[in-house]
Amino acid sequence: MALKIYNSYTRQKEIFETITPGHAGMYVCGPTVSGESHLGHARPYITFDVVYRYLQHLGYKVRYVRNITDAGHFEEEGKEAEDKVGKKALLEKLEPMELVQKYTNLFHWAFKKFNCLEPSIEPTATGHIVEQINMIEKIIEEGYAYVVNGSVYFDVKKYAKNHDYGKLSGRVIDELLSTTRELEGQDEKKDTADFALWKNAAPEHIMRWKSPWGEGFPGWHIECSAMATKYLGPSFDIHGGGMDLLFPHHESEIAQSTICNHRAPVKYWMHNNMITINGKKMGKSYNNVIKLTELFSGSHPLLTQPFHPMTVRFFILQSHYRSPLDFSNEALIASEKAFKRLWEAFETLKKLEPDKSETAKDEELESKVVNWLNELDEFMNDDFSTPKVIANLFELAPIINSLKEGLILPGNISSNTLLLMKEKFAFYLEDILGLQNISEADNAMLQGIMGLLIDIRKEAKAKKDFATSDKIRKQLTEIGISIKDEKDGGMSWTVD
RNA sequence: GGUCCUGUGGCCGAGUGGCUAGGCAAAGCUCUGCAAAAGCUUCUACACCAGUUCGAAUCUGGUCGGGACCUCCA
Repeated sequence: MALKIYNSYTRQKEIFETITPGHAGMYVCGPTVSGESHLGHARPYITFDVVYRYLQHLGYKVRYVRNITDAGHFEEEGKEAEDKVGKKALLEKLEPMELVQKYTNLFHWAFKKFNCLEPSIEPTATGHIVEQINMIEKIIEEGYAYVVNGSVYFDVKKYAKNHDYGKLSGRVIDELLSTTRELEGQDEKKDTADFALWKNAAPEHIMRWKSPWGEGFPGWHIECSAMATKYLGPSFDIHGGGMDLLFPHHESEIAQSTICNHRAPVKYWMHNNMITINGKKMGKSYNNVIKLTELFSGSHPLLTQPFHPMTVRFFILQSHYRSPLDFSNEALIASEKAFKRLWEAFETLKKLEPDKSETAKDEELESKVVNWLNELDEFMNDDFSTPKVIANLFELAPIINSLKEGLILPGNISSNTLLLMKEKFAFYLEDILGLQNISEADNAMLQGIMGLLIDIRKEAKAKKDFATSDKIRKQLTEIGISIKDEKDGGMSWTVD
């Protein structure tokens, strides 16, 4: 059973076969570190973290490249050319690189909390100015770019004559070329559809580099082409990013790289859908951003409580990456409860002892369980259907709890199946979905204290001193620890 | 305006033409000193209108609504 990936370029699911057997190259558009990461950023990096994990599981040696855009893009239409990073730095009276460092650190901090694996290479745009300039020179040599007043533009019209510009994003080239909009700063371009490879820097522009065309800074699209080519080669397997990047960013990347390397750069294009908030895309320009720090601390008007990064990760994986996902405080609370329940079932499962029965006494149950377990692989192979994986794990939760409670007898499921269940549950939950326990109970001192309190409470209960046992339970509940009486007279506790 | 996507039960969210997705919430029951948890059960929806089909949430056309991109964006 082979992995199938939905390829945005062909708009269909395709069997995944890497260019180099045994190896997979994946490039994902990283953050622009001119501001704090927000909930919207969580989706692509969690999505592609799961892709990365799963490809490794399939046995590929994966090189995962995710850039940091620290050079700042320019805003070219309707505004003066100005570097976003440079502008904000002036406002905050910080060095541009200081600002970039600050937000890079914050980004790393947040995604460590999300339990995202670190990419193999995390190149910065400013660290690859030379590569970008080289690439631009190559494109000029090939005759697909022109220089105007110290800026360099890609000639889309010429490219479109013998290439399929617009295929990825579904644009019609004639319409792009015949755009009637008259915007400032367009006069340098031969055509409105052309895009900048290099921009001449205005005097107030802080971030600037010397180039064959004068002092300036790179265009937005060229960094990804340059770095992907450098670390993954002229053709690589997967390029990922948000759907909002389809046009013009990825379309332009294809054009640049194709001219430069004489071949299509990417075999499988993957795009995650957006997170919406009240039906609107979350983004700086919409003024509806929930920063990750606000999400984790609960300090945002839309939130009634803090949310653990794992709750957010779980929430995101409960929907398919290509579907839009609407955020709400209520939806996150639902995910938090669901996740806690699932994780408790997992903890319970780990403690279950396999029965000696080699054959199951309840064949119907046995086959249902085996089927649910086997489907997990199918679901992942079907374009990473994490919601279905999670749904099947939830199917297993009542089975696990019933085994623990004795509502299902141990022998009803064969020992092999129970072992398989333990193995798959841990594998999918932890290794593939990348989820972690969110309980804060893993503290030796707390465990010691709780052990003592539980002993006292057990003694009280044995003496039918319910006043004492209830007092212990009640007061612990008030400070956020809940005690549950088990069927066999034991007690368990959890930190809320 | 152009291109594309989308509309599922109280809420979130899967759905490959025929078989209960799943979660949260709610209700009832079981268990329990009480509670919590857990288990069982119930709530069976696919914007609207036509069409194709033995059969459509799933395909086609139309209507209405929502969204994305076309400008920085995950």
